[in-house]
Amino acid sequence: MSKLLNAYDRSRVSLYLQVASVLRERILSGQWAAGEKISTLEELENEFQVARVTVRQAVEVLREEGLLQARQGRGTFVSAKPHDRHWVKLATNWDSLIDALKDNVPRRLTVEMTAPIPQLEIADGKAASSYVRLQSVQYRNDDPYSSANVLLARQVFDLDPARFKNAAALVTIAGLSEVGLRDAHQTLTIGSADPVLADVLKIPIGSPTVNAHCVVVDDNDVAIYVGDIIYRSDSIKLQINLLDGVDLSKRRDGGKAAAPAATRRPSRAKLRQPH
Amino acid sequence: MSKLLNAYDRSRVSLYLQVASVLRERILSGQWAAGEKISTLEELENEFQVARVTVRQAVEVLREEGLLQARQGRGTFVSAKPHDRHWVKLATNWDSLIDALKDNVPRRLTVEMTAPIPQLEIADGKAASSYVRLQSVQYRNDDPYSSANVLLARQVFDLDPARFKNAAALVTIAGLSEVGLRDAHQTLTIGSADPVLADVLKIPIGSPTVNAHCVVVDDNDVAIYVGDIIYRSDSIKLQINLLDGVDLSKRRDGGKAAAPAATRRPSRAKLRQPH
DNA sequence: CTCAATTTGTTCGTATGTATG
DNA sequence: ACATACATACGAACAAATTGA
Repeated sequence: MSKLLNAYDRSRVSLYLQVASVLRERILSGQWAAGEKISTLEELENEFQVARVTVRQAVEVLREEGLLQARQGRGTFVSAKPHDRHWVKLATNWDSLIDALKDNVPRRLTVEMTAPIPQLEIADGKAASSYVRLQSVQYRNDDPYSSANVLLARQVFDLDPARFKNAAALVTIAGLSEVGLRDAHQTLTIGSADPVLADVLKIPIGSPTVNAHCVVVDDNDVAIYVGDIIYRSDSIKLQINLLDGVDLSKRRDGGKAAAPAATRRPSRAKLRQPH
Repeated sequence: MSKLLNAYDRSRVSLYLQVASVLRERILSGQWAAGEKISTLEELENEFQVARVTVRQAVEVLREEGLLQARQGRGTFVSAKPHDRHWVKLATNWDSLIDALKDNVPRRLTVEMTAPIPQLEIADGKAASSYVRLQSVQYRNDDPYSSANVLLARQVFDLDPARFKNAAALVTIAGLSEVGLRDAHQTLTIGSADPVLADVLKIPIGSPTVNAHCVVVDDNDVAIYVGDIIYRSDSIKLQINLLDGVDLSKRRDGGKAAAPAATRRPSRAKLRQPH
């Protein structure tokens, strides 16, 4: 199995941890159902091309995590699904995002008026003259699932400081009639937890995170909200309806034919009514 | 720093690898700019509360990766940005998805006519009577970035077998006038690479992956396409326009007021014209 | 130019963890 | 369970290169 050896070589992580993470994935993905008897140590030994003791170490790790139960003479079994992972569904459009945040009460909210650093932007809106920094941690059932680090334009913060200090900033923005929106977009990438974040989210250092970089631009082309929200990767799920906003009856044109804009999707710019 | 020790305890990975992953993140995220001198070994030693040799091991890892350059007597420096990571942008709607896939030529495409397993569904469409399994790997500049494992309804496959064997299945479906679509959605989660996948995508076993579960339902409510596409997490970027399909002029109603369906977004069901 | 301060590089001894057969 | 080999981690000391006073 030179393939296997090559793959092992790519990682410096201990063999038994690599084996453990493969077994863990098989359990969490449902490939091995709850209550099911998994392969024998000998089979795993052959599959992964490692010593018997190494497989046992891997099984021991998962036993401590409560995912496996080994019984002498009988075999190793998948424990009854420990806790259906409570997925946080990441919103993919403004309305559902605001709806989802509405009931969310951020904890440990800190506000820095003093040293707001104007963030460098990448061709999405001009920077405001000064920003306020908001930091918070989001919980669900006492379990932290994300950490937010938001730069909010000072001029917007001053519209309702009390509310910005106690509720999700985006919800507050959505409720401000003085603010018109031109653009709001989010970029998701995968990152890795540093010690501070690992401590806040109760995850291992270096474990994967989902990093959302969210920018909201007002109708003056100013980036009024620049947020970096970091989620635990094991509690986040993203659902995307691919056909949202697509006119199916036009489908056979291959998406090339220019249908009237109004029937395809509302044009984004300058839609806001004057007040 | 009991905080730090707690965080270390959560992971069984070698200390020097944990430190290395933190330093790596600081470089890749731009927190430490290219050419910049990073903290001295002594400072890192204090920050991470580890022995000098351990910090050196971490630096050595990043030196081998080409991210750092250490020079005796002077310090340790961030190498000139090695290679702007070529991000693959994940599409978030049907048209852009088809557009993105159009030019994509999957390699190592294998087709299994024989043993197509009807997949269990989760309340999204009925299963077809039989499926064909398509497996492929996607490349960009000779670097693999995703692996696709698709179940395609046999009845759909038979409409144009030759094309399904050589092009992305979704593009082929989009081009088939016989097929009407009722729904297409995608669910993204974070997973971990098993040995087979690690070998295909050239990543370490256990390293994070982005798993896309994509289901396409036709106008008979049959799931004609059930795809699992697994991406390398370090080459994937997801951009979401939050205001797509949102009528900004109605924003102040809090998204509750029912605007006429046509102005908000096309209703999804039964949009297909008869043929 | 020398000296001292700074910073990376190397080595030793010891203890524990990992992996094999 | 054992014997063996190698990796990891610590603390401490020392060596070598660089810099600026």
